[in-house]
Amino acid sequence: MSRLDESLLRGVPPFSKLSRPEIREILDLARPGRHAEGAAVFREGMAAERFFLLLDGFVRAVRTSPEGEQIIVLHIPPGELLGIAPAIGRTHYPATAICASESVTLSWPVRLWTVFAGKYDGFASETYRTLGNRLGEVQETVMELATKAVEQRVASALLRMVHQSGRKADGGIEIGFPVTRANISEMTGTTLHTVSRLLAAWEKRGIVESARKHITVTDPHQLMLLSGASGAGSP
DNA sequence: GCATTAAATAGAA
DNA sequence: TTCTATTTAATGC
Repeated sequence: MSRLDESLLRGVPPFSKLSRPEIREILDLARPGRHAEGAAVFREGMAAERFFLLLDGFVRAVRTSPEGEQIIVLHIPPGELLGIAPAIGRTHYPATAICASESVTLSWPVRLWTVFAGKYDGFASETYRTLGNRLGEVQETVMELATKAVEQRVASALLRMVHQSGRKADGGIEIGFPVTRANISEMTGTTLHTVSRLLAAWEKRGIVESARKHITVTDPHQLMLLSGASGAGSP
């Protein structure tokens, strides 16, 4: 049984304030996991038995409507906890966690969440902070869905992905995980056809470039204007 | 303005 | 080849 390296948790917010021996303790209790692209870390409605830390990769939280339609609620970047429903007293996972790219996780049984929260300084506050941030994010997208036009929604969705996963590529910023038009339609409440048409139009205008499953934003400022963020618009 | 349907093309496994 | 992602046109609300 190989031990996990302590550097894994260095600089990861929920654990950043801990001493070396404390990190050792936590790692010895962790179960490592690898998940292929498209695999589910856990599923909506399952009993929440473990909580996870995403070390590498991107995970999307997906909800399925009774009619079987998938909605992508939000994306989780590396370094964040997921499956922390137990922290707010929920016994079942509220959404399905699908890996957007190949992902690496650590996980612990939920009973340890309370132990960690009591024992380690900053652990509880950090998890509540990310919970709060996510609540804010879904509220924002709900607002957009209700008030904004499709073009603006797709623009904001692209910007959000760029912000949390963007990496410098030649001529722009590239979204750091595979995304299909269908994926984008699932986060914006439209169809893949409309997304395809919008991206084609934007590509002509030099705002984005795209290959299959790969999108780079070449003119973030124009996208921001299209998203109708704030400032001068035409409502 | 945007969804739906259908049909064609092209890349990946 | 077969499956999947993407594009494009036509039609309707």
